[in-house]
Amino acid sequence: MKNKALQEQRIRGYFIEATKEILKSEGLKSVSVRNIAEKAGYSFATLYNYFKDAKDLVFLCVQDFQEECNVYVTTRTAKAARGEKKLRAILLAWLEYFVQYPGIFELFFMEKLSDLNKQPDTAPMITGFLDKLCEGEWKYLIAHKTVSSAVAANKKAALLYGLSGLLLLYINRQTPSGYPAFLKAANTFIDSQLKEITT
Amino acid sequence: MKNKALQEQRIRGYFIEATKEILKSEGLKSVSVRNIAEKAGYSFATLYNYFKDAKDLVFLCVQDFQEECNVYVTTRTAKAARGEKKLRAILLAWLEYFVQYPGIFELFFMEKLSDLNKQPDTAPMITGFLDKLCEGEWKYLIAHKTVSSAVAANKKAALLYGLSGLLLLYINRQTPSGYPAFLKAANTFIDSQLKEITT
DNA sequence: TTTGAAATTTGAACAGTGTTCATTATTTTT
DNA sequence: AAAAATAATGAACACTGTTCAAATTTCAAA
Repeated sequence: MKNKALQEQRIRGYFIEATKEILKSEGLKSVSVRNIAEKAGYSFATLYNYFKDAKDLVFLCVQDFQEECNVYVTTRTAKAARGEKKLRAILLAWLEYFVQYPGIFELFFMEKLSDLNKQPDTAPMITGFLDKLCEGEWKYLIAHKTVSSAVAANKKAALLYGLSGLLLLYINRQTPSGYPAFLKAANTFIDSQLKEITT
Repeated sequence: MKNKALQEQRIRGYFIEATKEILKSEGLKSVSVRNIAEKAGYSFATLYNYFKDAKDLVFLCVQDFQEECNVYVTTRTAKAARGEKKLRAILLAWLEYFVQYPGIFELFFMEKLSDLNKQPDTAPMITGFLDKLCEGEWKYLIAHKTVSSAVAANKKAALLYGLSGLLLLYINRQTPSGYPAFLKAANTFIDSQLKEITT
């Protein structure tokens, strides 16, 4: 009887959906066992029948948000010219997504991982996500001899560090202050990292 | 009668010292009103006679930790040759300090600021701190015409973003995994940012 | 359909948080 | 020494997470 498994998966889905809603609207601070359960339509105690704890649940949202971000970025960069132009567009769209949903940035980069975390190793999934989004363009640039793969590796890392840090400071420390200043800083940083690539 | 003010300042100091101890050893997660008060030798309720709340208290530690970090960096970079060499040493020592005290990194970069925060604007104090540490060397490099002040401004920002992001990923997401890999990543990033400066 | 066992859902209970405030204790002034 | 001002405190309340025995529901067998 697979009905059992199906129903169980559905209920898990209700909890995950509730958690995602809270994360996107109120942010991580409002994620509580009782909060999630109420939105899911169950008692808080029921959550423990399906998940180890709320932290477990929260990290199960990462995949869904990455897919959402992937769609966000892909649709917004579809018409950009391949190569450097599109790479820049992807980076900016990635930033935009987290500025729009700071709670998701919190989850991805700030929430402490539980000691023995999920089966799909969450940390590499998160840190590798930007690379995955940019993968195609880097391959394109390397194939067209615009950059060597060694230089590309360095630039990938520099962009990940720099843009994560920029988001961290903007979201948590209001630096730069105001979205226009943030965008300017982002563009300046990306310019400086990609300047040797400009054909 | 200024005895009153002196004694009051002393008691505030006990609370601040207790908070600093907890932050350095157990980290932000262990900072609680009752925890701090016990270490300070007072009841938890007394804390509210001297501070708005524990968050207030926690951000009052920032200045002290910055001074400590300043000493840490200064002593470790005293004998470096002025200019690019010393700049690199400062950046690495700054990273080292936060790797050694991840709880302080948490406080500086991850803890949410209370809505109406301190009189000394905490956010700019934190985001401007690395620049302050490097100020002398950038001035030196600019004076010796190694870089223009415009380029220097860009590089300062890029280093702040990149190194903050690197720390964030290393401390929270084990990426890179292991201190040697972290150091390698840090050096590679710094190299790429300073490469045009090398004389 | 009724019964009974297995599975699921649940709220009570406990130990932790932060915060307020009336009561107690101390210090200072008279 | 008595009175007034000041400071310290614990009880109380509303939240957290978590466990577990009890209540409820499900469902196959009679």
